[in-house]
Amino acid sequence: MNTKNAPALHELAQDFREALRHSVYLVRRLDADGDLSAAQLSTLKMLLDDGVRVGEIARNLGVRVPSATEQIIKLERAGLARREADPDDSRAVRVVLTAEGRGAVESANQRRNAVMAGILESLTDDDRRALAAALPVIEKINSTLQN
Amino acid sequence: MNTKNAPALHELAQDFREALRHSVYLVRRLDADGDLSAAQLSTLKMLLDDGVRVGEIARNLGVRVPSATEQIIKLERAGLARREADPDDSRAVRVVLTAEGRGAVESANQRRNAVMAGILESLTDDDRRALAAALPVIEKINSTLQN
DNA sequence: TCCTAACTATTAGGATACCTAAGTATGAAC
DNA sequence: GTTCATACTTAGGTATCCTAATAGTTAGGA
Repeated sequence: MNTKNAPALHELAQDFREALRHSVYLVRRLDADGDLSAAQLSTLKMLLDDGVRVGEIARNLGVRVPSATEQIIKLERAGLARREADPDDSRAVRVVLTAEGRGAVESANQRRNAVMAGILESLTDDDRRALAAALPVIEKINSTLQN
Repeated sequence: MNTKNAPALHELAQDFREALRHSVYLVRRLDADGDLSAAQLSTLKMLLDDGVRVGEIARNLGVRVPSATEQIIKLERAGLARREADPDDSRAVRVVLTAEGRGAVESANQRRNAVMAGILESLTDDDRRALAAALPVIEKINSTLQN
């Protein structure tokens, strides 16, 4: 892999920023599709680990607690999630998926993945390899921001 | 580079989608900083080529024309852009940057790049190479969506 | 020529998702 | 047991996007 010099930091930063900015359109395309908004799907996905606190959800999504509450209330009204008392701490609320919510995550994921797969179809094998190699790096970057 | 098999399309699609979804937080971090919102900076950047039509801006940003108009009006009120009659077509409007607008793009870019560089600082050389190799692929993907 | 259809942009009205600030209830520390 | 911190909700406001309706301009065919 060490066949090229590592790129200069400030250039890489600028190019990566551009790429992310341009990807806004791609993300919109993926989310335009379904019956579940991007924010709601993200929130639902947090619940795949059962019994998550509101504050935890907010922190993982990178939003403030009231925004998380708002989404959860919507999901609850849609019958996709349920709020339960935390047995250990009466201040806290544990949010769980309903069966319907689990199905909604599943199908929304599949639909979006299909759209993305259609978009990536035209990539060459080299392109795919290059993209796949970068994804763990991007996840590494993102994971450093989680606090 | 051909040392691994190319990843399966549907897995790559899913992983890339995850990576983009997780990057929302990173993008928010970059944009939280400045005095110029993400939407406004994106719109301003479109104007670096002088005399761009409203419809062209909208198309390039991947939004509808009224949304572009809205941003342009804000930028105009802030003294960063100016709308001018198109000499060739009286229906059309050409939007141009003011000197102040040009400065604003410059400084907003620099600030965001500095934040991003700080975040990327901890990457290894291999990480940087992998990321840099994927950026043209991502741009290729994005460019296929521009219509 | 003139009429119609297509195009360009704006205005109006509404939805979503985020924010801060303030309020309620519970827990923990002394 | 008072006080401070924590967990969540409620209230109010802002930014960005959308669709539908409107006004003005251009272009093409009868």
